[in-house]
Amino acid sequence: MSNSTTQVGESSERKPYRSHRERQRRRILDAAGRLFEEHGIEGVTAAEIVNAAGIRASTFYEYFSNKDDVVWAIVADVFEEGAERGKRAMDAAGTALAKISALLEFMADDLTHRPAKVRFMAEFDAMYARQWSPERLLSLEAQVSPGGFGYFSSLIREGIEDGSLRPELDPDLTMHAVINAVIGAQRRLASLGSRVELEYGHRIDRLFRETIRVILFGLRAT
Amino acid sequence: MSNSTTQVGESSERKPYRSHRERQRRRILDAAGRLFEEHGIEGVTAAEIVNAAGIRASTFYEYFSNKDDVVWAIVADVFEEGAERGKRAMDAAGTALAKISALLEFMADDLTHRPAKVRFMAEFDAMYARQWSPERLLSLEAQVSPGGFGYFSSLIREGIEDGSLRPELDPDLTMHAVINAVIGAQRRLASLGSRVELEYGHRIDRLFRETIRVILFGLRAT
Amino acid sequence: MSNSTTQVGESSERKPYRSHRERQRRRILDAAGRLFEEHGIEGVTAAEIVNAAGIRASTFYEYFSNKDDVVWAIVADVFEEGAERGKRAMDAAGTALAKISALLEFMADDLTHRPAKVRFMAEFDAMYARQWSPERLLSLEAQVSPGGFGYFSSLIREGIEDGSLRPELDPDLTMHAVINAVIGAQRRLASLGSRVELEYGHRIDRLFRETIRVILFGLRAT
Amino acid sequence: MSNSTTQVGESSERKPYRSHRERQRRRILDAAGRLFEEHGIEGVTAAEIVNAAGIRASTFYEYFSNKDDVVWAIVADVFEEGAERGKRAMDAAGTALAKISALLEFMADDLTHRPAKVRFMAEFDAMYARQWSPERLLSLEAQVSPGGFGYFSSLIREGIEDGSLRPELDPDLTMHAVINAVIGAQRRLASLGSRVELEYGHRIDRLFRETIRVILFGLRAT
DNA sequence: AATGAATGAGACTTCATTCAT
DNA sequence: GATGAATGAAGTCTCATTCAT
Repeated sequence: MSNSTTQVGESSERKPYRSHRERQRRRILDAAGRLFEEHGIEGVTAAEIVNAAGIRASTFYEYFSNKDDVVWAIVADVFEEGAERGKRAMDAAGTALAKISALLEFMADDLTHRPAKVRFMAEFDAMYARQWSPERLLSLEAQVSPGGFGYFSSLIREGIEDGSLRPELDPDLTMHAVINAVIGAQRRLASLGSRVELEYGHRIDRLFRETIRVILFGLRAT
Repeated sequence: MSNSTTQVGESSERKPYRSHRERQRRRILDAAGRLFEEHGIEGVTAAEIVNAAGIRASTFYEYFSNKDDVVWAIVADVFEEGAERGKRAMDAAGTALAKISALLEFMADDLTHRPAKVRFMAEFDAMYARQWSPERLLSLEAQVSPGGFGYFSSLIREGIEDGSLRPELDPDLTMHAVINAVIGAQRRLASLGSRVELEYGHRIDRLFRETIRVILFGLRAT
Repeated sequence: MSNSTTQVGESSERKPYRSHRERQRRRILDAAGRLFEEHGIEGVTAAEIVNAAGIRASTFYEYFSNKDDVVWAIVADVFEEGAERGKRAMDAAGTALAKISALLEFMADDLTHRPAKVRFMAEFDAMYARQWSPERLLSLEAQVSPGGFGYFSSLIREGIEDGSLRPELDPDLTMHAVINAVIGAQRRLASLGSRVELEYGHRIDRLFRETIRVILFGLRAT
Repeated sequence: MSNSTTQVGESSERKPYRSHRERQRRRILDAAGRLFEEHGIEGVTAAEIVNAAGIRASTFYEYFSNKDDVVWAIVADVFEEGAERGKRAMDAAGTALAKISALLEFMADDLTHRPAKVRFMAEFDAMYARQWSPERLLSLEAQVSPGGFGYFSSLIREGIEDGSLRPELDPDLTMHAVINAVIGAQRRLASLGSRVELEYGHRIDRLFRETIRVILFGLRAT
């Protein structure tokens, strides 16, 4: 898996490509990413990726052993980048509530600005649920919650202490529950939203922000 | 086509299978349902459904025109049944908050007792998001929210009036947001949960109930 | 085969249907005829005929043993009717040349007024060429040339004698050659014509009439 | 797609097969051609072509996307070759009448020496009449009439001027009408002829030559 | 490092037809 | 005389993947 993560630095100018190999790899990933967002993961064949990348099928297999492999590599990128940005958003905030709020806000931004990516993640979630080795999943999930699960527990504790969070919350449970719900809501909207947004206008963003509002109400100390 | 529409009578109690045709249809649906739950929708081929149903491939196509057709028929069943039970749960409750609480509780029950069905719905959601005609989706979704979307708006209004819900809530938005989030959370847990529940024990239920608790905190008037 | 020919009288009012059986038979033939003209013979399945006729597949097989059977029955009708009208056209004419001219004119009329039928015959011709028993074909062809092939020979002889036809013609060959060419030309135009007539306007009729003109020039004594 | 376009070089002499790919392609085409001539186009399945070519089904689809694709490729070959030989035959002749005569003679030769090919074209004509895009047909037809349709018009004009053709002819119509009739006659004989030639001996050729004779009588100035 | 070529393994459907009631 | 139901038998096509060069 570590081989699937290629550097996606903060500067748009990535370090000069280390090797031809790496450049080719990125080419394939980019082509695949675009196709996945447009046609869905299941809607894209290896042959199409190969075409879009401008290489030959046999060459593809020099870089990846699977379409799945490609999917995982892209997911890893998304996680990595998300973790980084999420962490930064939280670090800037003061109270625990503010941190949580910042995290959720960040997810709303993602839904607004990169819905295709979120949709991709939604498909990944459901589709791969059966094929994943839990380890592979967990190790990736761990990246999005900096400091691991423990961090979330202490965040709630911190919030209860600093008076920003409701004392009834369960430090070991709440944050996981919230994260799961928010991701679930976000991805569901991304998946289905594009289908109904014509009829509901800009509702998708608004629905998600309303979701956040309710949850923050639920967390905030009275 | 007419194949794909399941009997949705006005009385919830279907008369015992009227005809041979109906019985066969149910046989296929049951076989397919079992397979979908076990191997995932994508993991099942038409040929496997055919085998499991103990018929010949050509017979299958006398009843359904597609694997998709079968999937939709099952989804319709799930929706129908869910709508019915959800409605009954809500009717028994008093205040708007109690109604909402009953609805969410009902979803928790579903997750607990029929996780495979929920997982199925999760896969359906994400996988079919791109292939659906929004109409087909909407017409089904409409069944789950008795009285249509309007009901949700008035539910919030009712709750604000009877003092059980927070006055800051937005009648036109909140309930949709909550439903979406809860469904998203539920299905996400069902999808991923089966993979990690060995490691976390009974957590899935607990996580979901914690989600509900937070959301109800967020809705309840202080 | 004689069972395939149902009466198509000159009066639109056919004798009162002799039996239910005959009425059903005609229903199937009519439905099939319409479909063949619209979609081509190969483009129509037995199931479609069955639907269009408003009966059940199994009923169909009570009347015909085949789609082919239906095709032959329709062809027989077309032949019969064509023979009758052709004969009448020729009888009205005086010289042998006038008779031939009348026959060709009659074919031009057919192309103009019933192109779909001609197209049908064209498809039949080519498609069935390999499956026919020559006998079946010959016995049908015999109907269109009243008096059989011998009639054509004597027609040419008659024309040479009455001075209306070129003396160089070969009585045993010419008329068959002409008939074949004219039918070939007519059916080819009917088949391909609909495809190009948008670009060439009303050319199909004109092309066919020009064909006739040249052939009559070729037959007429100088 | 690019598969379906046969090499149509400017030189009639194709260089010996350049690549393996080209050789394989030709192998499939040859196998298919043989089968089509023997069993008719409709009577041959893709699987049979595959077998006859000694390859695997999946390999077949690397070269052609369809059975239809194969048919078109063969038709293109036939057209190409026919156009070439027809042109050469006409070039050798002097007067316009001689040119036309040479062209028709060439078609008689084709019927005599390659009846199976003509039969194939007959089936193609009728069978595909409904499925063709007119463009595809026209672009092929254009090849057989060197210089395009315009050439035919000027041929008639030339003949009227050089005194070899009847002045009553219509330059814009006659030649098209004649070509259509002759092709129609030729293909009809090829289709039906094989069925009756046992009974009529060498009649097919003779019938066709008689057709030509009559038509040339009709064109020739008196 | 790249690729041309081949292919195994299936999946999905269609359709004509039979037969018991 | 009508038909509901079932099905045998093909046929078409896709796709991921391998392997020799």
